[in-house]
Amino acid sequence: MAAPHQGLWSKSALFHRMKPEQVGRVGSLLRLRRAEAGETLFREGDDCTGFFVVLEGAVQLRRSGENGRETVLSVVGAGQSFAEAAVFSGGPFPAMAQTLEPSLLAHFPKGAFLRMLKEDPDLCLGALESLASWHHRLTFQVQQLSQEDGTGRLRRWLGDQARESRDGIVRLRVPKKVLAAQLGMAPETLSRLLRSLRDSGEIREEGREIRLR
Amino acid sequence: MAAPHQGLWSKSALFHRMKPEQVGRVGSLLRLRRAEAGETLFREGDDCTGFFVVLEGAVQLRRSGENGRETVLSVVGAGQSFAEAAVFSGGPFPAMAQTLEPSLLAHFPKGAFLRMLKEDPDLCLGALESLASWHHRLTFQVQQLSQEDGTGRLRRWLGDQARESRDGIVRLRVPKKVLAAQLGMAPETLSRLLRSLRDSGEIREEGREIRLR
DNA sequence: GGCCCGTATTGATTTCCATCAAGCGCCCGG
DNA sequence: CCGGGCGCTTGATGGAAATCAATACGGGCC
Repeated sequence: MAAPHQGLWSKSALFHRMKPEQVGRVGSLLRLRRAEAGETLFREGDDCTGFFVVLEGAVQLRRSGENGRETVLSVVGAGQSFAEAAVFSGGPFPAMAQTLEPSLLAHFPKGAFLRMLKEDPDLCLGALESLASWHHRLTFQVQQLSQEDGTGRLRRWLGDQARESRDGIVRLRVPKKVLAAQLGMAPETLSRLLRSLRDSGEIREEGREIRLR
Repeated sequence: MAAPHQGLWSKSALFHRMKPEQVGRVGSLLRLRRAEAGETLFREGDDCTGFFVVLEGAVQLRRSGENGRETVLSVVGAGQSFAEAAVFSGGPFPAMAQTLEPSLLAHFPKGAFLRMLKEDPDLCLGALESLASWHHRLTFQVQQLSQEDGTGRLRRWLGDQARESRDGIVRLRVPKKVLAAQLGMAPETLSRLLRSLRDSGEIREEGREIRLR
């Protein structure tokens, strides 16, 4: 089978250490899936069918508590994988995944992937690295939620984004309500915090772009 | 080499799938370490020397922000492992570890363990499972912190503990200030929340034991 | 263009929680 | 036996953010 978009998924943490020949074998497992904005890939509690790598677009991982409120655990973009943990834990998906934009995804089916994993220690190490990186992000998020206030979390998020975009301009890829959920606050609060940063001159908003100094 | 306490560490998520012969080989890597209460095993930023399994006692994993405040990421007890993620990520320890009680630990040195990992797919799968379980716990914690208030978090913690102890009685193994930090609140708040649960008859405190209904 | 619906903002109010401050019980060491 | 430190509790206060409610904005669609 041809391996379209291989350049993209093969650079994700899971695969980036692998030799071309191994990449080829893994690539034969993958199935491409195109999804429009707002499409649900799987729900909390669904049987785990495998994991995904985002090739284009963005996906939102959400979990809802019994009170009905929802938390955005993460927004994953191009080159990142998600739901690996569900594959290795053996349980069902622990959260729901929904596209935020029209997206292109690589889906690696669970059974075949696990079988290949047993044969290929490099692949294993890649998977471990990928999970370890999730671990990093999550512990960081826990720390932030419990010891930084809303302004602090927003500031840090802006800083991180700006550093990634490399030109000091943050482009909002998601509705603000989603960002609010991701930062663990109500949408109204986000609105107010942005306003106060604007008033103090820390940022400058232009449509869906935020310029900071 | 003899393998003291093998019964204990070999049941942790990392190793529980392994065959006796494999357990034996891994066991030859391990070094036992005894620590008294309050001893620091490693600090945030230290070079990662390997990971640990708690055989007896309890260990607290903390991280401090630049503001000096500290978050307790987790309290790990007998049979649980910690710092695996640091081993696989290749970076330094991302948090500090300190014993809460006199403890006995099994330490698996990083280099040797990684080498063995490459040879042994089962061990790999165990490691993946272990990380996936951390992933679970952490996402759960994130969700809780962002959508449940203090009372909710305390109630859930009590419920979880009671379910584990199997007799509806929760025995506090750590100072209340540590528990507070773990739940992401000030010690004073924990005190007040416990009081209000006591007043409403939900719980009954007797020294370091809490009985709930 | 005008309508409509979902998103975003702003305001008023309330709730929750951190903080500051003081007092209490307890254990350990002198 | 007494003093001091530490852990825990309680009170008072301020501030941050959730909630409720109303309105403004904006983009798609007819």
